[in-house]
Amino acid sequence: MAPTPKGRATYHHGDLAAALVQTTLEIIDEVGVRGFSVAEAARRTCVSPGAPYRHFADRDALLAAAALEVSRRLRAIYLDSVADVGSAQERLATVAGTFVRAAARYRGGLDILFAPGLRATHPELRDSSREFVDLLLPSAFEVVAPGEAAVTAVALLDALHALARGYVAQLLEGKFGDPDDVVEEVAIRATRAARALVAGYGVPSGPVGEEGRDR
Amino acid sequence: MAPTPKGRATYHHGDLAAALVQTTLEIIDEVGVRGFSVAEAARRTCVSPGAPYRHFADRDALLAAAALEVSRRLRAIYLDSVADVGSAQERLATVAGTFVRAAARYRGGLDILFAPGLRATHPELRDSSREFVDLLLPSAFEVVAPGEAAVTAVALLDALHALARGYVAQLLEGKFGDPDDVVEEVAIRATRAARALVAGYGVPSGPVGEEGRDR
DNA sequence: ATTCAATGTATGAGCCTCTCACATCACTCA
DNA sequence: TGAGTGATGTGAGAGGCTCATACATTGAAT
Repeated sequence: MAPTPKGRATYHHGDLAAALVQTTLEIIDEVGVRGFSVAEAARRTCVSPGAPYRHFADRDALLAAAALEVSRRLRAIYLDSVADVGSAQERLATVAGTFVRAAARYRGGLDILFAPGLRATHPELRDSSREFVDLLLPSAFEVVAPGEAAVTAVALLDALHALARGYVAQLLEGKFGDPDDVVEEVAIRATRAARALVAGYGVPSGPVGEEGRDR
Repeated sequence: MAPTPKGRATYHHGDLAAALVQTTLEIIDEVGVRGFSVAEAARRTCVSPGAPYRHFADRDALLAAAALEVSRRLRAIYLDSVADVGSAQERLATVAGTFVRAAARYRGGLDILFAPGLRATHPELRDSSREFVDLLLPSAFEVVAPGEAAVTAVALLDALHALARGYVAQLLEGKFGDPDDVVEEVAIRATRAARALVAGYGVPSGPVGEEGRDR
């Protein structure tokens, strides 16, 4: 009964919760969500199999925390990508492409962010998506016809969200070939589709200016 | 010693494979993919825990078979829903709404049909989606600008697919509230978004005729 | 009738999740 | 300064699951 922590200097880890989240993301990148196990995460963090349960109620809670971290990183990427985009139309269209490119980089990360079971049971994941909506809403209002109610702007964002997620899903499951090879092409296609969507929600009579379809 | 099959008349089941697929769908409807286990499926089918492995290589293979069954049922629904839709534009837009409504009915079924891990490893699932593409391609060709290459028609279908899947994901994870309560509304919104998408891909100069946005 | 391939059973190894009693340590407050 | 205390980690283990292997049963073909 000499619980000498091996592979570590101190008995206490310091910040096990954060370390576990990080390790979880690494594991998922390697073997996917299905291959992930709390036991393996504990092993890699040089901690006993029971330790993670001090910080996370169950396997799903750890996965949700990791997903939240992914969401945080995504927002940083998003803010970066739209920094110098002038028109609201193009800003909305750009997000779709950015999202696809981010998906290629974070792969497994998005797998958990969008895992059906997780999102249904962990509301904080949906809340994190809602923050994106807040960031984009002003652009959506600019685009939508002046007479239309606010709901239309929100509906447009939902549609864009749906579109982007759908593309990401298809990309990650390899529908278009090896994800790494086709990211850029898919991103461009997503952007174009988003442009079409945005154009469809804006009034043709308004001072839109951009043609809204090809390239 | 005495392998007397209990709960069954004969030692052999008759059509265990099909029964397992059916049971799998039921279990998933009740407790979701995450709650599903081969052992439970065997139990409900009154068969030993090892029996399923005579018919399916592993857990995922059984899930994939169940997903394929879902895909088959979906196609039936689809064919039904577009039977009396006249214009190609509306046919394409209708599919999106149909898909959303079907999602509400088959819930868990769609969870496996679109489970990231499964689709990545079981190509037959992607093939089954491709059949839908074949069914819709003619309509897509009608809609797309005459000068555009065939790729554009395919791209439009990919975009529609992405859009519909994205809406379904959001619906099933409860983003809009209890799925049962909001199906119809979401279906309408998906249809509208699809209409916008279709309009964006078609030439404004063509003999399209339909306005392509609000209701 | 006999044999064979297919299908089901029994058993078990190995892994995982999650729990519980106990060990250890950082921190607070007298 | 020096207990006391709560948070964090350990070890052991119960219960469940996946999947492999050896054996039993049975319908069909020879």
